[in-house]
Amino acid sequence: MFHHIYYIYILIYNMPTQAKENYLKAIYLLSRESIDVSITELSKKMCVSKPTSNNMVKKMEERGWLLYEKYKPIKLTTKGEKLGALIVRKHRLTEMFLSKVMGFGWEEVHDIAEQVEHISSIVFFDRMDKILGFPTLDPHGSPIPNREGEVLKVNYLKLGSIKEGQKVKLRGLENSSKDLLLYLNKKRIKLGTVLLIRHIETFDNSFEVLLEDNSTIVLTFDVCQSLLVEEI
Amino acid sequence: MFHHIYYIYILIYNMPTQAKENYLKAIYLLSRESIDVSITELSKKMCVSKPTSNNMVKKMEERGWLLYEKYKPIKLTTKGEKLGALIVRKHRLTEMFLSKVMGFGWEEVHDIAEQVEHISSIVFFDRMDKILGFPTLDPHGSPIPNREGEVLKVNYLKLGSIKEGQKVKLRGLENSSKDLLLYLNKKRIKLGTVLLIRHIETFDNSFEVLLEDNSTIVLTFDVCQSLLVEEI
DNA sequence: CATATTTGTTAGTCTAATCTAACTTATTAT
DNA sequence: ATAATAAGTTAGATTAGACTAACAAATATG
Ligand SMILES: [Mn+2]
Ligand SMILES: [Mn+2]
Ligand SMILES: [Mn+2]
Ligand SMILES: [Mn+2]
Repeated sequence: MFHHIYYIYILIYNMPTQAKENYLKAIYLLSRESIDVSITELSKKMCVSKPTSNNMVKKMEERGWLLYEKYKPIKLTTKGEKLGALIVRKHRLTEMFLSKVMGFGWEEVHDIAEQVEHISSIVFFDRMDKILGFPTLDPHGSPIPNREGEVLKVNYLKLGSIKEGQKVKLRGLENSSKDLLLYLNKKRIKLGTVLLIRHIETFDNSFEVLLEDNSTIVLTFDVCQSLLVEEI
Repeated sequence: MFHHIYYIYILIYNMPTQAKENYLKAIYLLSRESIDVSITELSKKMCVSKPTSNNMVKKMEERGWLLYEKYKPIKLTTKGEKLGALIVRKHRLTEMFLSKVMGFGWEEVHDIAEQVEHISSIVFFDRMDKILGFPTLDPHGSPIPNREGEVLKVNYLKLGSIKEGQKVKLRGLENSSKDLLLYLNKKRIKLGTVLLIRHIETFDNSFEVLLEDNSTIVLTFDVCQSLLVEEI
């Protein structure tokens, strides 16, 4: 008699809220940059207290999105991993749409996408995808997971690991902070920019780099570690 | 010493949450179709119980968005009216963007806009506005409030009040329910469609209407009351 | 190894937004 | 004018998501 209501209840119960979507995404992203995801790391990423994320992690385990044992690191289940990837997909598709269709700079898109990623309409993102011609990378060079939540493995090198005399192309960023993006704008560096390592200063590890317009710029080692490049 | 924190606190406190934005919009829309907005009307529009909206209305009064006395109708303040109008602005700009830029049908846009309207980025909507060429009407013919929350007064007639023999153009809809929109799609009627009232059946008040392609259709009086037209 | 530090957990509190049950006030109909 | 009905309110409970204070477990350090 009330089977329908029961199933609708289960459906709604299993839908992540906006907060839980942000946690899922954070855990997903943390787990692909470090082996172990701890409560402390998650708290930092989410800007919440440790009891808050501890509590949230317990609730997410109940929903079958992750495995958790006291004092042990957090592991996403297959279901949780897919959910996380699909939120990242929505985030990065949005960034691409904002950049390519709406004309926003790569330093403007993240904050808007942070909100748009929670829109539940599937057709909305599918339409973005279609209009963009099914892109595989976002405006910062990060891969866009496909509809199944699978990610293309990209294998770029940090500029910091490149030897003197080598020529490389900028392909991605290790961190896409607004500050870094604005700095790169100022230096006229964007995805695809060709960089020739003219000289590496042994004293402070700074890189003297020749651009295609024959201008030379100096980048600190820190900045170099944030730039993902491909040798050409 | 802590003045900054205090001001940030006040700022955040005065930001409407997503729920409160929906209430503001509901009250705003109700107050422009009826003189008095009651708790019961609001509860129905919001699909919540009467104690829920009663309680919410009290909180909104504290924030200075409306005036409320027990057992009396709800009146938006100038501030509340503007806030409400600006949410409607975001909603209708979004609908227009979804329709004109992303290619969605007029029956698809409302549900998506219901979520997008809560995005807080001002530049996001300003960019939509610019890309669309600063439209004044949404895909259903409803006016888009300007950045100050002011609305262009439109003065259309219900098709139901038009006399036999008259020629009119569809300009808007009294209600934009998905069912009505799908029905109009099926009858190939859209905004701008020219309709000639061939005959009004006295028995049931149904309208026999001639379209520009010389086909004739019959519309019930109910449907005619939902169509806002301009005589030509 | 013992202690200090970091990490994680528990317990208890708070606010926003919702509900139901029970009651009161206002309106409508006889 | 009274009774019936509708509208509005109060009280009390619940859930999600956050916090702090206090304590416990694990890890690092001298
Ligand atoms: Mn981003
Ligand atoms: Mn987000
Ligand atoms: Mn709408
Ligand atoms: Mn909404």
